[in-house]
Amino acid sequence: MNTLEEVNDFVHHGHQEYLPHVSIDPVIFGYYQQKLKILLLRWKGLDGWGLPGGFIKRREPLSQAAYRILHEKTNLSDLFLQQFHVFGDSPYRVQERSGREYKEKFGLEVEPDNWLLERTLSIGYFALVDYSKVSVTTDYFTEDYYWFDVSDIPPLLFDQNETVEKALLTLRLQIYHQPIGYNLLPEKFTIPEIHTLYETILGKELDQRNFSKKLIALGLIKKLDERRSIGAHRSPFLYQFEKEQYEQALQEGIMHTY
Amino acid sequence: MNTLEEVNDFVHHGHQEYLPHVSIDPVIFGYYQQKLKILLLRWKGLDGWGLPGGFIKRREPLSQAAYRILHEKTNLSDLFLQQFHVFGDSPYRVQERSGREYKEKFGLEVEPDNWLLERTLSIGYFALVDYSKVSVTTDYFTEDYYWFDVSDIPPLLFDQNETVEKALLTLRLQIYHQPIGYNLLPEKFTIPEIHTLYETILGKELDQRNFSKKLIALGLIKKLDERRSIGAHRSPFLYQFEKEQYEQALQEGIMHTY
DNA sequence: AATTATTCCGTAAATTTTACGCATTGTAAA
DNA sequence: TTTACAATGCGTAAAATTTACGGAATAATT
Repeated sequence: MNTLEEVNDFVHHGHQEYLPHVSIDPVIFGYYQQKLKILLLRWKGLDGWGLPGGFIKRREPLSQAAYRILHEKTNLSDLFLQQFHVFGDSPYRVQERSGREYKEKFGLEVEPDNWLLERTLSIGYFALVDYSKVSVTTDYFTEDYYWFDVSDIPPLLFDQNETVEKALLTLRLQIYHQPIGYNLLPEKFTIPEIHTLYETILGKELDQRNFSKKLIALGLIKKLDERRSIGAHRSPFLYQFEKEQYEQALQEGIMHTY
Repeated sequence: MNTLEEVNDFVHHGHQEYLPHVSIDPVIFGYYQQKLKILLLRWKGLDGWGLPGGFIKRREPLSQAAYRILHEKTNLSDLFLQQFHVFGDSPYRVQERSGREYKEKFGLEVEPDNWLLERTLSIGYFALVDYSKVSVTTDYFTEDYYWFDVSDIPPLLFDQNETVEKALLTLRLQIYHQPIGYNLLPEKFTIPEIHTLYETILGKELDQRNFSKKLIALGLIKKLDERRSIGAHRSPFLYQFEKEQYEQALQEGIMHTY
């Protein structure tokens, strides 16, 4: 959706292709320089940051819609994606951003009963992606994008701050029962790297010795015969996820602390 | 909705009052005679059992809609209610039950583009209720109701068997992190009662001595000075939930096994 | 060659979970 | 009335897991 013509078609006829009243709003987590980041888009004219959301096509399975939207924005196909909550306790959140803005910012005439101005429930997804592999695609509505540190999220459009908070909470709870990291780290990683990742996500210190002991005992990672040459000091060994064990743990869950 | 006139109005004008494309489908758990039960309704004419679902009013917060629907069906106001998943991977599930049936069973003419025949996402909720306090309200669409044992659920309409399975799975996972029982048991209960409840939900045996030790150690229940006179044998003491501790555990979660 | 920062192996203490033994109590059967 | 039985309820010991931490080894820097 890059030309004004396409946008105009979307605004006035989008409800024929997409299901109205429901949007998908993904919180995309990436990990970079030992910080947990979230991808946000700046909406043109709205003077605000928001999640890279989208709509469900009328004959498209829900989970497929979520993957499509993620793929459109990040050009990634290998990612962890999970639904976590439906937000719909503020029925008026979209109307408030009235049709006036469409006219002022885009010069578009929008009827008061336009589908985009109606009440919309928001299905929250969270995604874990390899930061280095993401190439963000922007469109007509999108002015800019930026990876924000989770500890430094700006005020977001509508009630999306709540969405981000709940996504983070869900991620932190989930890390106790499911392995996390496959989609946040490069294929080969060092113990200090995955250790810092977990500390970052959980926001607390974890004893490195016990942590690696645990991961190896669970059979989730295996040591390789290579080392990573970091700038100074001793080269740490590289590790890799045991794909099978990892998948199994994703399915069955694990019961433990780190 | 008890008269044909009301039903006719709902079918033809319901989309003015309710949000189309989204339904709320609650899985209502009750506990009776040491069995975990689910409340299902038999839909008139459709020859099938289904969840007691409903729609969201256009200006009604989502969570309020869920409470309203539960209240309408069970006449309960004190219950545990939680959203757990949105189902929408079978886009055609409603269309299949075409408008023909409305005509055959109810004598209603339904246009092919009627809102009730369009694709509908289903927001799954699960509720825990005190079986003995429920009085089921049926309406024009509802022929019968029955509390089914969870181990004996019949084939349900649409893909609601998946909904029930996921609800049960969620309940079983959740019981490890949150106290459960306040809404499933009477106010005062015995150790054997709550013990059997947990065994029933988890579907496995739990050492009674360690189980009660745990609950008391967590400060979740307190012993009363009364006993319950069961038919035979020694009268067991009654216990009660510590409301404050219980609420706190609901908020913060507990990390343990039983 | 000495210094320093970091990796990484191992062990001991503390805590938690699990497994049961058995006295107690109240009803039912003999 | 006595005996038998079934279920409650308390306590303790063994097993397993988690937590804490000492210190050797390594590799770049000075």
